[in-house]
Amino acid sequence: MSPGEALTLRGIANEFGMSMTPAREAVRRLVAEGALSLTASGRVMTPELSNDRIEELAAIRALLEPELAARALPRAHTALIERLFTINNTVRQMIVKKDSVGFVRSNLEFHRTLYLRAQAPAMLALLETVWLQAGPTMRFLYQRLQHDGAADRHFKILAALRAGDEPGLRVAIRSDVTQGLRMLVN
Amino acid sequence: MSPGEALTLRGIANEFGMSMTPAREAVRRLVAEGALSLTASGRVMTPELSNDRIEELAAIRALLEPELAARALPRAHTALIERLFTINNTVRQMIVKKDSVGFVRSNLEFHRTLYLRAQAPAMLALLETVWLQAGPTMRFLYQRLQHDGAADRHFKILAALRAGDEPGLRVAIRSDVTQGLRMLVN
DNA sequence: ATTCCGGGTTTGTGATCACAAAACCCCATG
DNA sequence: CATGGGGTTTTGTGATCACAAACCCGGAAT
Repeated sequence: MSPGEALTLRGIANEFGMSMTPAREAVRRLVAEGALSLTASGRVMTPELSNDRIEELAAIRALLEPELAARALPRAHTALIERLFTINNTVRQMIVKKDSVGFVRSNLEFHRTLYLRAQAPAMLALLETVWLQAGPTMRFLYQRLQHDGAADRHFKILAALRAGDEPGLRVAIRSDVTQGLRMLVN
Repeated sequence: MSPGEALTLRGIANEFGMSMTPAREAVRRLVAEGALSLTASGRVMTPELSNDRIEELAAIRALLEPELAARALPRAHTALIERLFTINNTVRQMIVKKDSVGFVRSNLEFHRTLYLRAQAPAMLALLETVWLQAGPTMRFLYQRLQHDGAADRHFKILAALRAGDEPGLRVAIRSDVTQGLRMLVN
């Protein structure tokens, strides 16, 4: 969905063939997670993020993701690294095809697959709400951008994983996150 | 409320003189924030946190709070420091009176007052969900504990704020957070 | 042309109800 | 005394409705 798009409870209910009640609950949950915003009059829309807010979300990612990666590092066996390599190939295909929604999706899958190994469910849940908040704006802004660096940054991450190099992994993750989002700010 | 305490929608609705509908929405929101947990059958209760989960929440606090404090530092004028000093006096009173719920409340107010100056609403919102998740367990476990160190650690925070010493502030915040929660783990 | 106003329409909110599943309780049985 | 079973009660879910507030759009006045 595009940023700023308005939603109505009855519209959602009809779209999914349900009554208003479950639609309301789902919407309220998404509002609580920050994925949707609520106007003073109770209207629901996807939030339009200011540059400050985007930078803040990027800062949160830059705090949480290196920590999650570092916690995943001792548990990252070759099978996991192999799977990350495969996912990164998908990322590269999306870059070539200029499929921005596919890029966002596979890029997040790359990160999530790594962080799942960290055995830190609360931290990962928090991070997912951050992704959710940035989602629509990222999808919208990525349409006009190049992502050439992403695959290379992921290779650096994989190299640090193979080497068991925690400081290098932290740096690689942090630069992947900040580079990816820094392009978005005007 | 105590950890593991069960709640019913009709009970909440009656308690607040409302219908089930608003109670349901409030509960679902709290579930989304992690403050309440949902059993497979839809039952609602306050979560009982494992030691691992408590340590994870402490780690998140140790990541977010120094960052928020560092961002608040350049904006922390004498009026704010004065107010923090006053709040810390309340914290000390609560320690003397062994009022654990008052301690938790005023301690969080101390931190929140500082972090509000960071102008980082998303980060603060995330942190508040972490506090909310830990809340019932903290209140329960603090009953049997001493908090002698808390006031001193807060003085160190105030000193770093007055000196404009960012590295010192980060260390002081981090040690306050980790010391406070480390006591909880068996 | 712009702005302000007014009425019709849409929308969120809270209440109530029916229903199925889960939980509970009490008693019989080993 | 422990344990399992069956019936009763409690509980969450989804649907529907009434109502008030917000919104939208056309028209009139400046």
